[in-house]
Amino acid sequence: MDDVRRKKLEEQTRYEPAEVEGRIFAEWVEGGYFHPQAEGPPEENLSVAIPPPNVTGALHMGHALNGSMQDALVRMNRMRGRNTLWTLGTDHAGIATQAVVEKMLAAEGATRQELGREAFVERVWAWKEEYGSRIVEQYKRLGASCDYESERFTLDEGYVRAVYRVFKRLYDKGYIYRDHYMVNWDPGSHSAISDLEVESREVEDTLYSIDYPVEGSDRVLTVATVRPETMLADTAVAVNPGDERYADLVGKHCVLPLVGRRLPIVADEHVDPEFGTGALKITPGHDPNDFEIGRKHGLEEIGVIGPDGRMNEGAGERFAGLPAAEAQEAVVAALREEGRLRDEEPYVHSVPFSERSGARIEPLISLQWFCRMDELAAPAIEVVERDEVRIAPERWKRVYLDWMREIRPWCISRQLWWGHRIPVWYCDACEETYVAEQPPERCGACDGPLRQEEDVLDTWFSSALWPFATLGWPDETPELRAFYPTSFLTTAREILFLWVARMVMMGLEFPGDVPFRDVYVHSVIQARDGRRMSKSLGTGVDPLEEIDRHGADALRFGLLAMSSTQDVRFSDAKVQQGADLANKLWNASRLILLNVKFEQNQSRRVPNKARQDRVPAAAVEDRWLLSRLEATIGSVTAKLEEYDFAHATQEIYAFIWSELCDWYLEIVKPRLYDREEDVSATLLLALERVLGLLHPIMPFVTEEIWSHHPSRQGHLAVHAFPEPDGSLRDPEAEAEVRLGIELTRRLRAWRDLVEAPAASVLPARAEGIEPREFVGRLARFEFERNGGDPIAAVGPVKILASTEIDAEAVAARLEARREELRSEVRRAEGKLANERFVERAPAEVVEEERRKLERYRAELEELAE
RNA sequence: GGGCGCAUAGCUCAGUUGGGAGAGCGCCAGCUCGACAAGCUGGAGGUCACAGGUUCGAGCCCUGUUGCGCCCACCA
Repeated sequence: MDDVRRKKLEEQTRYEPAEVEGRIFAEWVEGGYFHPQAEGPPEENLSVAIPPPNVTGALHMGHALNGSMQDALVRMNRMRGRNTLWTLGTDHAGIATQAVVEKMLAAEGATRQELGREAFVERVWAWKEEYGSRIVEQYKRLGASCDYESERFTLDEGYVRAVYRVFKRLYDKGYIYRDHYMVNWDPGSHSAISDLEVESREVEDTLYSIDYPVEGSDRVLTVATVRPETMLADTAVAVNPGDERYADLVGKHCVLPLVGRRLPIVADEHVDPEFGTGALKITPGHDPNDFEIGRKHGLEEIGVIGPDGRMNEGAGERFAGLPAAEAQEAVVAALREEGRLRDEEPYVHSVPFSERSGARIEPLISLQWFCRMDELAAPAIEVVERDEVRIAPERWKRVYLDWMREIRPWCISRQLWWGHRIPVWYCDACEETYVAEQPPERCGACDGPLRQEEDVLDTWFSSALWPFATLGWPDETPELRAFYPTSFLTTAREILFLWVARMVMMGLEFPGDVPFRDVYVHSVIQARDGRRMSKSLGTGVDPLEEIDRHGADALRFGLLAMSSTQDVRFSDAKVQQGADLANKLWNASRLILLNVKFEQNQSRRVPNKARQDRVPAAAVEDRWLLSRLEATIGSVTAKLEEYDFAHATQEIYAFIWSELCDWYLEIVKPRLYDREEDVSATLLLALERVLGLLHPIMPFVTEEIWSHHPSRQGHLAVHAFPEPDGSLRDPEAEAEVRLGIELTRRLRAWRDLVEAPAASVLPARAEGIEPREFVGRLARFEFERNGGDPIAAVGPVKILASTEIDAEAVAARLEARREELRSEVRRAEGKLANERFVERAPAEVVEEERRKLERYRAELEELAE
C-alpha cells in the first residue's frame, strides 16, 4: 500500500460518498465492464432491458427503486461471470415531449402550426439532442451499470425499421385496420388516446331530465342526462324490452326538442328500467354505450362536438361554434324556455379524464387506426398460464390474465407530429392505399402522387418492441441471438397492461419467444405522508437530492430495504441506515486494513479446521465468523434471486453491524493489534467476501474499500461474487461462540441492573464451564478460581462480593428474577397440567415445554434465599 | 358494480408451513474502552383493528364488521 493511500485510510474517519462516487464510476466505464460481447446463448447470459424512461423525464423515486433492483441483480450476475447486458435507452414519449416543445414555442409566441410539421419535428429533435440525455446522466449517478456504449432511442433509425416492419406485418395479417369508431378524444393533447390512458374521476354534475314528446300522442318520454348539449346528436330513445310501461311505444317515434328530428323508440337490454324513468336518450356520436347500441340497431351517427371541443355545424346554427360547456348552458336555457326541462338535480358520477393532459375526455367518432388484440393475446395468455413468463407476486398474474382475457381493440393512431408517422400512403387520385416499410414513390395504379398518413403511432406501440428492437431486430444480429429473451423485468404495476402485456404479445408474435422469463412487480414508494409522490402535489422526494445528501449507496440500500410487495412510505430512516452502514463498513475496514499482517504469498489463506493444509490452529471465533458469513452469503444470495430485496438488505446489515463489528472485531482486537496471522487471514478473507456480497447493493463504498484491499486484482465490479463454500461452515464453532456471546450479554445486563460502575472489573467464579477469554474482557469480569461467597448467579457464573456493587440493588434484582421465574414455572405447569395439550400436541412440543419447566425450576432453586 | 391489498411498539415496516411477538428510527440510563459519537453497552415500550369460530394452542386458518388504499367496469 503506498503512503498516500495509507494516509487516507488513517485519517479519514468518515466515509465521504461525494468524493468517491464520480471517480469510481468513471473507472468502471473506462474498464468497459458494462459493455458485453455478443456471445453465448441467452439462457447462459443475463440480459435486462431497462424500462425506457421518457426523454423528457427526470429521475424520480420509481426509477431509482427500479434501477436499484435491476442493478443489484445485474451486478451480482456479472460478478458471477455471466455475460451480462443491461440495455439502456429512452422513449420518445410522444405526447409529453411534444407538449414540452410546444410550451417552449408558446414562450416565443409561436405555435407548431405556424412552424409547420417538418420544422416542428426538427425543433423536437434539437430539444432531444440537448436535454434528452439528462436522465441517462442521472442513472449514472445512481451507479446503474447499464451498457452506456450502445444507448437506444425509440425513434432512432434501426428502431423505426422495427416499428414499420411490425406495422406492416400486422396490417398484412388483417389485425391493423382503419375505422370510424368511438374513441377517447383528449381535447388537451388534441388527439385520440387509448382506453388505458383514461382515468375516471368523481365529478359533481347536474342531472337534467328532459321531456321528449311522443309523436302522434300527448305522452312524453322523460330522459335523463348530465350532458344536455349532446341531445342535439340524439338519434333514438331506448327502453328496456321488458319494461311494460313503454311496451306499446317501441317502434314509434319521439320528436327531439329544439331540433325536431324524429327519434325511433327502440328496445335494448342495456337500459336499466330502475334508473330514472327507464327511458334513455341515445347519442351514438358522443357516448360509448350509445355508440354500441346505435351500431346494434343501425342508428344514425351524428357528431355535434368537434375535436376542438366546440359545437360544429351538426349542432345547428344556434349552437355551432360554442364551446361545449357554453353550449350546455344554452341548450338548457332553450329547453327551459320550451318547457321541456322537467327537472335538474346535483349528481355525482365518475367521468373519464385524460391521464396525459388532464382534460375531460370527449367521446366522439373519428377515423382512426386500430389493432385487433384477440389473436395476439391468446399466446400471451398461454405463456403466463404455463409460467413460461412468471409474474410475481402471484396476484399480479391473475390481474394480467383477467385483463388479457377481456382485451379490446387498441386505438394506435395519435394526432401528433412527434412519433412514428404511420407508414401508410394514400393516392388521392384513385383512392389506393399503400402500407410499406419504405415510402413508395408513386401510385402503382394511376402513377399519381402519394400522401403519407398524417397520424403517428401510440408511443406504447413502439415501447412494446423494446426488448427485441433494442437488440437489432428485425435483423438477425449477434446481440439478438445472445441476449433475447431477456432474463427478467422489474416494473411498477401501473404499466402492467400498458407495457408489460404488450411486450409479451409482440415478443411472441415477432421474434417468436417471450421477451423475459420473470416479471417482478415491485411496490410503489409513496410520499412520507402516505400520499402519492407527485410533482403537482409537491409530494415528490428527489432521488438526486438524496444522493447528494447521503450518497448513491445509501439511497440504493434504503430503497431496497423499504421495498416490499405492498406500497410503502418513503423512509428517510432507511436511507440513513444505508449511509450509516457505508460509514460503518468504511471504519471497520480501516481497522482491519491498517492492522492486519499481510504478505503477498499468503493472501488466499483460509483459516479453517476443515482445511488442514491451511491454518488448522485457527481460533474458534475465526471459524465462527467465517461460518456465520457463509450462512449469510447463502441466505442473502437466495433472497436476491427471489427479488426479496428488503430481507436481503436487512440480513447483510445485521451481519456486518452485529456479527462482524460488534462481536468479532471486539473479540479479536487484542489478536489483531498483535498482527496475529490467523486473525489477519480471517479478516482479509471475510472482508473480501463481504465486499463482494454487498457490492450489488452498495457498489461505490465496496469498490472504494476494495481498492485498499491487499488481495485486490482489478475492480470489484468484475471480481468473483462469493460463491457458497460449505467447507467454511462450522456448527460447533457457531454453537460455542454463541454461548460465549449469550453469557457476555447476560453479564453486561446484570451489571447495568445493579448499577455497577462502567469501568469497574468485577470478581466472579465460573462453575462447571470455562468461559472463553473474551467473555470476561467484554463484560468486564475477572474470573477467579476461589474467592469468597457468591452474592448472585448469572447462569453458570457466580458473582462474588465486591466493594463496587450495591448489595441492596443486587437483592432487588434477585427478587425480581425470582418472581419472573415463579411466573414462568406457573405458566409451564399450567400448560403441562392440561391433559388435552399433553395428549394432542406433538411430542416434541410437549417435551420442549418439560425441559423449559426443569430449567426454570433449577434456576429458581439456585437463586433461593 | 366486480376484484385485490392493507390495519402488529411513538414512527416506518418484518413476521416463511399455527407452538412463548421482531428490526431500524425515536425514547430512557450509562459510557472520551488504541475503527466508527453517523459510535458503544443496557433498558422501557405491543388486548397483533373489532366480533365470532376452528384448534390442546391463533398475529398467522375460517366467517362477519369497521377503517384506509389501489385496480378494473358502459348505468344515463
